[in-house]
Amino acid sequence: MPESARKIPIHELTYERLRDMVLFGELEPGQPVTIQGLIVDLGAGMTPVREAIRRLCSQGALELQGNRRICVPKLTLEALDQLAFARLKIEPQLALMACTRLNDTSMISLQEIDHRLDQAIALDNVQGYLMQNYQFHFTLYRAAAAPILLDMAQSLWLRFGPSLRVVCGRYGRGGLPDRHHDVLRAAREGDPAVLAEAIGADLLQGIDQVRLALEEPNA
Amino acid sequence: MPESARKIPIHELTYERLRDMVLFGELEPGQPVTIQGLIVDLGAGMTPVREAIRRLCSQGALELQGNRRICVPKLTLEALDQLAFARLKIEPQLALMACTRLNDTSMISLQEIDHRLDQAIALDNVQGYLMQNYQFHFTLYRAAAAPILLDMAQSLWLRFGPSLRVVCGRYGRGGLPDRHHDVLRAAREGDPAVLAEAIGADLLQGIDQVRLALEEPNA
DNA sequence: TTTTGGGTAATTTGATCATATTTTTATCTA
DNA sequence: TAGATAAAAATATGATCAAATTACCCAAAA
Repeated sequence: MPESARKIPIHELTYERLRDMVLFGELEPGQPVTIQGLIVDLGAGMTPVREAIRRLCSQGALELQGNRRICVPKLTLEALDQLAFARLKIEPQLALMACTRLNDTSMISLQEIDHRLDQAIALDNVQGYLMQNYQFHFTLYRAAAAPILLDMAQSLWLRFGPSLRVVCGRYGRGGLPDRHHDVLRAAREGDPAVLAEAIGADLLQGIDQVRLALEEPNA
Repeated sequence: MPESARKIPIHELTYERLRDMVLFGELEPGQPVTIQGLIVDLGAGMTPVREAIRRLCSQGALELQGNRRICVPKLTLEALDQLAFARLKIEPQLALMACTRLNDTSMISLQEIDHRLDQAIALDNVQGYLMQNYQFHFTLYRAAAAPILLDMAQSLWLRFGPSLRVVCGRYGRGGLPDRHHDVLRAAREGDPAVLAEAIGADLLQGIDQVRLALEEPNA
């Protein structure tokens, strides 16, 4: 048993498990989340599960329904507008700050992630696409060394995740231009403003896809 | 015993108590926060206290120090820059959205709060000033009916609160122009852009005060 | 007879606490 | 200074209580 893993408390592991379930679309919007259920599913005790849920609620990843019940929030058009506004302010700024700090190691990481992302698209692997897309953005954002803005971006993605999964599953994502290559090019050339612009364009593409889905009557 | 209060769970009350302690400067930056201590101080059980702490940690109001110890984070200059950026993007937008939704009731509330705020300043009541200042901003922001942006603003204030208290206590806040009157005037006239601008100016004033204090050597 | 409505019982789920275990910090001795 | 020991604090479990939902039954109306 590895020395490092032994130190991480269960409530932390439980949080990460549950967060990834929200982030990568294992939980659908509107789906109820029960403490008892998670105790069984994740094999954890009551306290760690409760703490993980509290953290995710305060990040907007889960929602308290007044009746003490918890569910994955459904994205409304109003919520989407707020998310779009905030993401387009915060995430390009993270990219801008990251630009001058990107070293060879992180550039290679980004390219590897982008490669795996293309593979996932080719194989129609929605889960893989979501995971690599997340890694791509946050590997870039982490380079900005701006933990507060990073936290905000994390919370925004948690609110966005479940709906993105539904959209991808419904429409696939063929025929759309790949903005990540623009992002990589700007990163290589080291132009912060262009990089920020490219990230903004990428975000907008995803946001518009979700908006399209939400505006349909058969939601 | 009132019927309504009976339903609020202890972990929620504990969260609100602790949040206000952070928000209104009862806890100093760097001050350690222990679970056992809060159990004694707040007279609550262990589980509610732990849940409240987890929530506040994920909002940036408290900080885990790796050693499983928790403290009120100290604001660094880098953190302040991130906070300044985010606040100046989010909060003027909330004001802008609120502007067209302000009704007579909320306008009266704002004026009453502003009056109490002036009283607190006149009496050199720092705690009262912080509370009324918070109420002023968030009474306005709540009118925007934008819960996601409101959550973000809440988290930003939680990160800002403890340091603002220290600054106010150290320097007082005399001689500075009162931006709230500009805010109220813009709100009365119903001009969203002007209101957003006024809020931005108010924020900047507070941010600059904190920056001044942080740049001093005797921090 | 079938369906609808109301109300009670059973079950599920959440909230809280008391307790045991583990980890970290502080103290003491060599 | 180093290592061992004691104290304090955090982590995690399970039990218990309270609240909410669901299931179910019976009666009344169509």
